[in-house]
Amino acid sequence: MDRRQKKTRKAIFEAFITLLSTKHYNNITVGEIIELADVGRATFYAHFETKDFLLKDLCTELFDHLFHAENDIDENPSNLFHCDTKASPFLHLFQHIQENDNNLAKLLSSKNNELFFEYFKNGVKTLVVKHLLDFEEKRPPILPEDFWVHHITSTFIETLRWWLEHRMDIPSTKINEYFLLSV
Amino acid sequence: MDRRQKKTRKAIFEAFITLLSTKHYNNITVGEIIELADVGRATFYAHFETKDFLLKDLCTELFDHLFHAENDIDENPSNLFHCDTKASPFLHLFQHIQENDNNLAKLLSSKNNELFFEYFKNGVKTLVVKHLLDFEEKRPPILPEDFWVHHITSTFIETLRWWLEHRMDIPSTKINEYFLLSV
DNA sequence: TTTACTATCGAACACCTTGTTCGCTAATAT
DNA sequence: ATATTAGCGAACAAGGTGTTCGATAGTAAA
Repeated sequence: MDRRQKKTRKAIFEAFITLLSTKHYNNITVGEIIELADVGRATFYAHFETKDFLLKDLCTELFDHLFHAENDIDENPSNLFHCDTKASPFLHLFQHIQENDNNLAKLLSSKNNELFFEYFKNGVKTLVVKHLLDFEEKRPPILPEDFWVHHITSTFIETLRWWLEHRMDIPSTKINEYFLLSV
Repeated sequence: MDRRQKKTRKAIFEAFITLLSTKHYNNITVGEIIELADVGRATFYAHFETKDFLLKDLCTELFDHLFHAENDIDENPSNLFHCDTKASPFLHLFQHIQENDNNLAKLLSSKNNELFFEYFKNGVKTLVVKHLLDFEEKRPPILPEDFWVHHITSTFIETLRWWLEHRMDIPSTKINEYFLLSV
């Protein structure tokens, strides 16, 4: 990829993230983005069809990175995280977010958090399905499997939301414990 | 209130609800609303400052009605619902929604459901706080109270969301059971 | 270094949406 | 019957969107 393209793309993403952390998505204009990113209007539209596509591309970049890291760990059985506890991938997610990789914590705490939680949820659900057996002992027999998956996924998401609302001021190990106790 | 005002207000709400059930909120224009409601542009703005205020007013109307009905029941100890089971107010909510009062089920199932869930959540949370003791026996002692409230509230919301996604094709008594088992 | 390519610039453009204004008409309350 | 008030509809300025185009300058490959 052309060095110019990479620079432009990065500048736009960064400007967008900066704006997202202070303003609501709906009130951000393309004009503001290109001014902060310092790129021409035509250049913006050469990279992204619309503001919505910019958001989508940003989410893809953020979450693909996050969940691919997760999968790499899973596929390597010698990894510490994998062997320590059954539910470790969730702890791992909490840790990643706390480290604020790619401004994830910032974005998930912003006024626009719903935008990102929506995308985030899909990745979490996949993870839940993969580790479903770890929760089997807790499952009331009446509950249908897809209800159960939905419940675990949203319990994780909502635990994370609570944690972020409280500025992550308890350790990731503890919030992971809360999560496991809640399910 | 002037009969003309009531008519206009109703026409706008109805047009808005119709549009909301097929299009995304962001893509609905004031032009479309007034065309469908068959009122003048100036009239629209005489009633609502902006489209956002229209949404807010609609939510207030919908949920105030719903949760006031809930409170009336609670304050009347001779009421069936109140006496049958401890967690009955939640069953009552499921029932109200299933009956599609005020198009609630329609709106909560639409592409715009996040908009309404946001408002809805506040009412549910109040209800949870009021009936917190009913869940006390299930609460792991480690969990802080506000975490616990948040957990019960979101479990209800997510149970409802699952139910709506499945077109409410199981009885309200059963979904209420699922909810109580999940917490 | 030279050459061919292509990303960016920036200004101009048509189009759409928003929210306001104003004079006129018609419904309403008392 | 009369004063009041809501609605109409056309026109308007302001501001955002997405496109176009010729000129400029950075880049990759020979």
